[in-house]
Amino acid sequence: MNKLNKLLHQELRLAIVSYLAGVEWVNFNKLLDITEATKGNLSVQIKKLEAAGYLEIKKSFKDNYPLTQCKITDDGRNALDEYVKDLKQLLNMK
Amino acid sequence: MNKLNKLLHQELRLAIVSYLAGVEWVNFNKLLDITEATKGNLSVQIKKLEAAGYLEIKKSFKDNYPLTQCKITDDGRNALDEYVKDLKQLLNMK
DNA sequence: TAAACTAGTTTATGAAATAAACCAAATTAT
DNA sequence: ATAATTTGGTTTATTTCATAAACTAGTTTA
Repeated sequence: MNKLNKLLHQELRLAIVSYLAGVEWVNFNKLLDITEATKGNLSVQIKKLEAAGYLEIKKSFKDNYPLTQCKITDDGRNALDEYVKDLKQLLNMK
Repeated sequence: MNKLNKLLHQELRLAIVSYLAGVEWVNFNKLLDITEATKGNLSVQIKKLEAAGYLEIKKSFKDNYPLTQCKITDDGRNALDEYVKDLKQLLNMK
C-alpha cells in the first residue's frame, strides 16, 4: 500500500493542480471560477501548494488591482502523476 | 464541478470499499492486513460506511473468538462507481 | 465623499482522522 | 489455579485540517 499524497488527496487542491497541469499561468479569479471555491479557501490552499513547491505564485498589479497568478511546477506535475498512479492502484484500475 | 463523495474521498474508506468491491464477505483481520490500518481506525471507518449503507457488517463467533465480517452493498458499489467517475472528470481523464 | 466593489488574507470554529487506551473473553505458561 | 499474554475488537481523546466568516487595503462609481 503506497500511501496517497495527503496534500493532493483533497478535493480543492487536487482540482487546482489538475487544472494547472494543463495550462500556463492562471490568475486567482480564474481558479475561483473553475473550482467554485471561496476566496479564503482558495487563498489558503494555493499557499499550501506553493509551500510544498507544487506551484509558483506570482503577485503583480493589473489595471491598478492586485493580481495573483499561479503556475504548476515540475515537482507539482510529478507529484500529481505519482498520486494518480497510486490512486489507480488503490482502486484496482489499470 | 460535481463534488466528490466525501465519505469515499478518504484513503482508508476508499481502500476498504475498493477492496470489498472485488470480493465477498471479508473479515476484520483481512481488512486490517490489506489496509495496514490500526484496529481502532478500521473499526471506526467500517462503522461509518455501514451507517451510510455502503456495507454490511455481520458479527458472529468463530472458534470461540468474535468475528466481524464486511460486505459491500449495492449502494456502496454504486457510490464507488460514481466517485470514480467524478474523480476522473476532476483529473481530466477519460 | 460615501457606498460599493475588487482582490485578496487572516482567524476562528467545527468536523473529522487517527492513535492511544481500554475491554471482555480466550489461551498459554507457571 | 492463576497470572500473563493474545485475540478481536470498541471507545475516547487528541490533533489536524477544511472551511467560512471576518477583515484588510485599496479602487471605482454615484
